[in-house]
Amino acid sequence: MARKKLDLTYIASDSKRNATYKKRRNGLMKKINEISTLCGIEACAIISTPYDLQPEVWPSHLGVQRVLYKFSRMSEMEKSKKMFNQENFLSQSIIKAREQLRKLRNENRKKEMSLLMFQCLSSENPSNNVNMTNLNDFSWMVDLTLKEIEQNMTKNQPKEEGFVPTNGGEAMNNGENNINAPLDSHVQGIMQINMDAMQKQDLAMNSMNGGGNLMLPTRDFGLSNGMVWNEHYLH
Amino acid sequence: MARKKLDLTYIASDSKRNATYKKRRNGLMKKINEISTLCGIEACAIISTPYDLQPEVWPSHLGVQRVLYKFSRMSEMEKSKKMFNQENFLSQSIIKAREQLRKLRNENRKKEMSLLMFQCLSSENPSNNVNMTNLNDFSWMVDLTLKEIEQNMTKNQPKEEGFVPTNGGEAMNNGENNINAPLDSHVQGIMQINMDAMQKQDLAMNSMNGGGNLMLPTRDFGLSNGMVWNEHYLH
DNA sequence: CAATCTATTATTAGTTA
DNA sequence: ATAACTAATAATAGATT
Repeated sequence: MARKKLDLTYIASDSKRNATYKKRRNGLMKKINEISTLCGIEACAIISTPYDLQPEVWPSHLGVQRVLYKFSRMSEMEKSKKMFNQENFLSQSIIKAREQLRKLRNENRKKEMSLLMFQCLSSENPSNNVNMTNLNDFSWMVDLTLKEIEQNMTKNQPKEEGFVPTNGGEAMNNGENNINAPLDSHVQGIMQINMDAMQKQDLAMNSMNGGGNLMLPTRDFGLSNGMVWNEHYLH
Repeated sequence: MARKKLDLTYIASDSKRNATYKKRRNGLMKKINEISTLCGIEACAIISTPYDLQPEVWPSHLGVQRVLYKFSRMSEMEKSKKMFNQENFLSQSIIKAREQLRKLRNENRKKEMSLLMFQCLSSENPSNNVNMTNLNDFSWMVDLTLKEIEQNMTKNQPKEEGFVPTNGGEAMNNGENNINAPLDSHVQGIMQINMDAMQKQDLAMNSMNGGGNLMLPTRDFGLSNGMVWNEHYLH
């Protein structure tokens, strides 16, 4: 956006492309922070370079996972909708697979979270917690777990919506299967907590360095490292 | 970025916040497109408003899933690395949980993919494939599966990497725990069937309109008609 | 509320150190 | 290659329609 009028094509030169990448990545991350604060929403970005399997994520790794959790719920929802509309076209085995998938995913998520908690708690050296960049992520996990426990204790008769699972309804009883339900208090609580926490943090950080372009310590994805799976990139 | 010097705080007014949100979202999406083209990388963004469970994603839903796939692999890798470094600090139960997690996640991914394939193939009405926005995404899945199948056929002695599980090696023996392990025959079967059909479709579609970046009829995430799911945003 | 239209700030390509 | 600088383009807040 300077000097020349920017031709929007792939930059052939390695060094130039790399420089542009870093500059623009910074700009992008800043923009994401800005839209989050200004509009009170959660946003994340993931950039994957061909030089490394590991994409660069923003905000923290866990911040992305938090947004991703919602994304995965969206996938579920759209799958359900589609599934419902096309019921006639789908074989029984697909329906079964879907239920299984949902069940597994649910278990998965729980296991991931408790594992992550374990890892964080069991690491003596703070530098091992490179991904724990944001304490809010941690509190989010804790909150979520607490809410789940609460929910579990107070909910005796979850109302049923949607289709009836064929595996005896086990998946339905935990309340995760009900996709079209209004925001349950569980999720609502999480969101509210996050918003408050994020705004606080934002405030704190803004006052720390004038609201500028602050960068967390992050690995550099430049030319120097990576090259794992796509070594023909540009060579 | 105009008139006033931009105070980076939450915009209280509903209408102003909404306007800002849309403008900046457009800017963000443009930036993401630009960095992708200029630097030859894949990038995605997810924005989730508190008003709806469903976040807004960019580029297509599946484009995000593709980037996410790498992200999930990153999680695997970092967890493994961390686990290895901290072995002394970790209890046996955590190690077991990790293995279980990996197993479930692996199954999960396979099921998700074949389910997605099924859904795509079984929908008669193209408008039901709202998420199939980009055929490139589709072919990516196909490529990925093909590679896995090839790998499975040529690899007879998968080398073992990482640590040895402590639960008697059961998880390792079924091949689920080894990230590089071949797919099991069950899933292979499903996938192979789907692949054939998909390749046919791919071919047909490519010949239909020049093999370029062809778009299926799709929901537009842009300003003019998007917002399908969050029309009550800010109201 | 949605589009247009500026004036102004923000971003950044190219350059230099 | 990393950082700072700067001129030039790009994004956009606020106003208008």
